[in-house]
Amino acid sequence: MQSRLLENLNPEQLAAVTLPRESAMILAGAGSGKTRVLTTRIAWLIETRQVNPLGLLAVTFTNKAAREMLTRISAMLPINTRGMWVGTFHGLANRMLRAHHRDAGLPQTFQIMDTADQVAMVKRMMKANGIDEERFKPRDTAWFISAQKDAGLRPGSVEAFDDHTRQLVEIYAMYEAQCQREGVTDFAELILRSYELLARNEAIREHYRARFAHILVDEFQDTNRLQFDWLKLIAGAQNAVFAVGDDDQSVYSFRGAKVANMRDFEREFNAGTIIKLEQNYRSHGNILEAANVLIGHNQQRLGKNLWTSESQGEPIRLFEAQTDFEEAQFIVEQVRDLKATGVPLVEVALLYRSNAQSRVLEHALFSAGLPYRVYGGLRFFERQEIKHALAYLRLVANPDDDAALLRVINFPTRGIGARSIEQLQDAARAGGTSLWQAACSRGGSRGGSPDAPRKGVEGFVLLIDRLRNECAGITLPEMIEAVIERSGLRTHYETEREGADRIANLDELVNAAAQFSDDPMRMLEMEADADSFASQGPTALAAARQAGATLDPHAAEAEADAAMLAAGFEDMPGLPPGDASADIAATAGTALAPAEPADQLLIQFLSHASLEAGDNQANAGDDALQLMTVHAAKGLEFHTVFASGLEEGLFPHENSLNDAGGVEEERRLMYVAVTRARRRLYLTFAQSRMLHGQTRYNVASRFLRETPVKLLKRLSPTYERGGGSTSFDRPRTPSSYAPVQVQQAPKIEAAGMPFRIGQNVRHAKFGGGVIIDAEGRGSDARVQVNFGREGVKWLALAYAKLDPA
DNA sequence: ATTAGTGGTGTTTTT
DNA sequence: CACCACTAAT
Repeated sequence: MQSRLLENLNPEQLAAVTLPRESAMILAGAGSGKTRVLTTRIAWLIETRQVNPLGLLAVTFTNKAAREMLTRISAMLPINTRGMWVGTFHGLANRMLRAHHRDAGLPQTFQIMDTADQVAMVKRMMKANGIDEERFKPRDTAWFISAQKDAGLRPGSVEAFDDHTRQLVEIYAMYEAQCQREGVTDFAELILRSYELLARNEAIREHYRARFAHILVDEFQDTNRLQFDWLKLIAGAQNAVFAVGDDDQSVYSFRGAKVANMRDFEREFNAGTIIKLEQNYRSHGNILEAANVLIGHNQQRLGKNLWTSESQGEPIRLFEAQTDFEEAQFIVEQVRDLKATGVPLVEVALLYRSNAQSRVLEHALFSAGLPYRVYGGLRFFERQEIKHALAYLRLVANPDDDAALLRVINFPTRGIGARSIEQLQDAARAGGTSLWQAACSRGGSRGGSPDAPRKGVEGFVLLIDRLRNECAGITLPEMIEAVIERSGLRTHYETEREGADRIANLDELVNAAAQFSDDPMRMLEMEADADSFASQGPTALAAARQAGATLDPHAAEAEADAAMLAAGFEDMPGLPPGDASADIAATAGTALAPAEPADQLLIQFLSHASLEAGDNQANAGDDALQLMTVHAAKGLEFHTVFASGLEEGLFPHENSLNDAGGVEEERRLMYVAVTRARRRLYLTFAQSRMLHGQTRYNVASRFLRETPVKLLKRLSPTYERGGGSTSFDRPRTPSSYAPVQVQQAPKIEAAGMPFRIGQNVRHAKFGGGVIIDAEGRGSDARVQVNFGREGVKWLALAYAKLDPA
């Protein structure tokens, strides 16, 4: 069948899209149409009846990518994508664990902690066991635990060769036991549990293997060890894994991603084919060449060179500012010009290495009255008022959730202080129960303890009990409404002076829940999953069909979709053999049934809140400048990109210089930044920058020097400084770029000192450097100079021959 | 129980 | 600088 889907694909893309059913690796460079290939392949497989829509599994890393994929599939095929297993590793693992919670050893209502909850839990464990928080920082310990899980290791399997590690493992074990008691998981746990479930339960494993004939993985270079193994397990020997990735864009090794997985893939998945997509459809020639040269400095590469049929386009604009403030001013000016020439601000991105850098930029933009949007701050579901409301909901769903209980037992305050909580914790530990159970028995028959602490706890227990009763039989938005009112959250924030935003957010939460409830896909997903496995028949399809007809507000459309889904797919992989139409009577409702639908919805909503933290700012539709970290920009593209703060120590970040491969990863990150631009690219840096409350003097990033001069156009400040070259112009001895150590604020010094702090100088032996401090005067005058790789040195001006650079 | 004030500490990137 | 944990005072 010659499909319209295949039109306008280049030969490599076409080859990738139409590969036979076998494992393959697609090395897809930036802007080479990776997502298009992935989605077109899915559409092609379905359209040509090689697979049922339910017979494929597509995995991404971000929710955004998953949504994008679903949207594009919907646009290509006249099917509804509901019920399809397209999502993030975490989302799909969660889905699997919900469907098989008993086999996975989890309560049906298990909750997912975010990173903050996780750290708090570790901290509690350490406190309870008298572990020194100085020697074992809760944050680091939580990090350690996640890293072990990402490597697929339970406490028993971690090799510990020193006392410190042994202690960490011990905490890990306690943490794990506590999670189990409370019925909570963390991000890594989702995947590890899912992996173990598949590994141990043959029936379940075979079920999924029989179902997912085609497995497609996006951003394969970001997979960690556990995800790699998870894929291997679910693929088995039969199924085809279509992996798309770009080793040059691997920027998540700090959280366990292994680029080596791309190499190993070929061997461990018996990949027959490797296809390289090297034609770039995004950027003009100069930008692409800069990117190619830059990434060429990396040794560890699979090898790939992007090309474009586009013209060279504009030169890359380089701007050196004296201060971060000046850098921001420059960007403001340029953005104004761009806006005046008609470039929409949403098409302009302002990128930086670390979040802390956004502050100055925001300030300048705000003063200039330019609209902007910052990505990556505090997100919706991470706001404290939202977390409080969710904690109440979690207690309604599962009162044994200690973390939730601790969060709100005294918020709003109801007279339960540290002392009362301690008593509860003692009682819980003694009885081996949850805090909730301890609280209940305390308020109950045993009246041993004095009244004072009891009263508050009793009131709290009453409140939660009442809430739970009230929540039975009402809709999800109503539940949240009830929680906000009954708990006193609304009243509390009404009396707080800065509470208006908080109230608005709480109302927004009710909104979000309403939207979530109205989304029929959620319900269908869940029911289809439970059903398809429970009856070992093709009832997923029946359920989808049945529920689609009854729940979807656009019933006619849904019917058409269901018919489309059903037509001709009976013999395709994706469903265990059987007759789809025969089993329609097994409806979603009857098959699932163990809990109230509204409860199910609540559980789903809470998962949703954990897995998808939500966008951070409301006004998404406006035409605003886009501010984000380079990490956050991965996968996006813009007409114009500003890559700012290109300084040694910042980008590459000083922390990366110690660990092996650190600089190469930073360079890949720079590569990502550069390849986001379609038409225009600005590279900016500042000689001095306010960071952590101190002024630091930096030299230009090595990545700037790795950019060919012929591609660059230098822009000067409007008020040109008197002559003199700058840190960028220093001779290109590769040894002279190293992180800058800590600096002190400039001492405004003395006449007679021929040098200023922040000035660039040359030394015959040490090369170029920046003056970072000075003291004394006249013949005693000394300056401290940062020579990059050569180190930071104090030099007496009377002896050392320093020239202005 | 809550508040204000102090001091110490860190701070890359995030599903 | 900004966030915390802890202390002292109300």
